[in-house]
Amino acid sequence: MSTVSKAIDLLSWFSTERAEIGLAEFQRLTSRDKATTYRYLRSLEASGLLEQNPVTRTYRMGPAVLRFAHVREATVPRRAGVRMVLPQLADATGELAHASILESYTLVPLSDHASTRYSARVVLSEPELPLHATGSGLAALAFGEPSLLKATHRKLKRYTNNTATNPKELDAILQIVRATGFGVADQAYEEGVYGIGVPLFDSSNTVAGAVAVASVATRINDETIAIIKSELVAASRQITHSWGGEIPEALDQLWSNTLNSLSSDSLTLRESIA
Amino acid sequence: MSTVSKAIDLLSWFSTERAEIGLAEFQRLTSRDKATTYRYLRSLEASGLLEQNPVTRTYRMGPAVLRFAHVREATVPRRAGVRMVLPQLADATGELAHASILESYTLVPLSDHASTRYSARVVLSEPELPLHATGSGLAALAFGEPSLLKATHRKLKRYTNNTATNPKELDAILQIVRATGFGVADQAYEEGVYGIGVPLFDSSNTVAGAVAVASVATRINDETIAIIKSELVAASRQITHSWGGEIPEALDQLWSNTLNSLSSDSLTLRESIA
DNA sequence: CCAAAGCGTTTCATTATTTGAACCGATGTT
DNA sequence: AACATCGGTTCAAATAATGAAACGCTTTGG
Repeated sequence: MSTVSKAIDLLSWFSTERAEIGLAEFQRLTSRDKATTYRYLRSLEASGLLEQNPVTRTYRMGPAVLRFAHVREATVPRRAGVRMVLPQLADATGELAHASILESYTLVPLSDHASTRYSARVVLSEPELPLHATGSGLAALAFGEPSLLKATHRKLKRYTNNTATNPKELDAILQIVRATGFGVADQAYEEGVYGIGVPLFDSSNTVAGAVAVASVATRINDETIAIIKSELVAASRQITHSWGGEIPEALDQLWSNTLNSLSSDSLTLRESIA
Repeated sequence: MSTVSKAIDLLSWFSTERAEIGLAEFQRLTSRDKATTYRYLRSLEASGLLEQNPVTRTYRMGPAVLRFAHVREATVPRRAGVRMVLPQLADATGELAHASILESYTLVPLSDHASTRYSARVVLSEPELPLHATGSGLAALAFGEPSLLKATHRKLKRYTNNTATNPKELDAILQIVRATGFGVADQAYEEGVYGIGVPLFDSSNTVAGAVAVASVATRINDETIAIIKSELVAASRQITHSWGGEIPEALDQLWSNTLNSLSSDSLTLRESIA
């Protein structure tokens, strides 16, 4: 590992909870030599990535990160982080992968990618996704701000027989989404379309969008669901990372558990076939 | 100079104009060895400060900077102090209010707020504000560190016919700014935009940023200028206070005098109308 | 169509920088 | 008054950074 990397890794110890860190605390956190750590800190300070509180002598994030973040925001649109991921998601699942961004109570499609595996495909032409009737929407509702749910309660339009149109029904569904980590819309928006979605987070660490796979309902079975879920988790982790966010600890754990049990399930499935 | 600093300095070559930089271009920019530069870039990429475009092989700002900026804002909440003030400033003037922070020789936009009074509005899309051609910049130059002015002298880019492009010209303008307490850019950056700015101070009691009103030039007259100036002074006092700084005695006095004469002016104006 | 130039990347002997145990002085703490 | 902890410094030994050269690949130009 290069000196540069080791030094920069010090930055990762800062968080909103641990905003200022002194030399001694760094030494304890990193269990690395004090003099070395000290020189790293001074280098980072010289570059503006850190700054030192002149009275407490502790270090905190420096002003340079704002400049860099500004350049990033101005030059790398959210779409770019999504485009890197959707083709893989679509190809691995054989279905339509799409990502959307949460803009004040509505989910606006950002980009999508259709697999060429089957000739029967789902196409996405909607200008905005209903929160209560799509996999993406349910994921956003379940893990987003409570105000989002509140605003949605007032406009539960019916699209199909499977659409949840009253608040109680919706809340029951969201309980399941929160327990599983996946928003599932089984033909709740459009007949014949089965959607599974997961939330996306940005640097504010709140839900900033969703990524989902929309499948032709007749192709859905336990095995395809397992593949879709595992690919969705990977996609969400990647996109969230590129947006400067982090998957909340609890959700990440939930997903890990689900994926483990899924892989063991598909193992028994394969065994039972054999 | 430490290896760490040399590596991190590569980040400063990125800007909104130069969003992606390849190895060869870096080599030319830094006139440093190719292999060394290459290893720096890889280290920065490994830390997430950079990311590589997989097709063009060029590098751009990485997602980590967003996370770091979020921590910085949580640690040193500059945005919060500004957001409290900008709506009032925009609404009272009917124009675009914006604030920026000074980060090593550049003014980085922090937040802005547009009034809804008129349909013709100034929009702020600039990634960074030139110091010699904007109200904010002139305010920062006039009341900031001399080294800031020195650095600016070397890059006086022309934007319009009104841009001051030689040091003497700029110094003359700054004399006026220092005498009045207001940085005025009459279509010096963009045709049709009239900007007035004042400096902001933080706990170090040096210029830490600027707050400004950008108006549609045709709407500008003595009365609107009087309103803008008085609102700007109030805004700067509030933001500076929330940043833990103080307006320098001399400047505060200057503003008080100006506001008094302005209100008497507008009094005589109203009297002359009556 | 081949040659040349440009690109990112790897190699390896030389060299310079990093490393860390020990130390220092200041500031609390028992 | 002894002790612990803090940020910061020193210096010989060790290790990681360095850069010329070469490599394979793509693009460009004649």
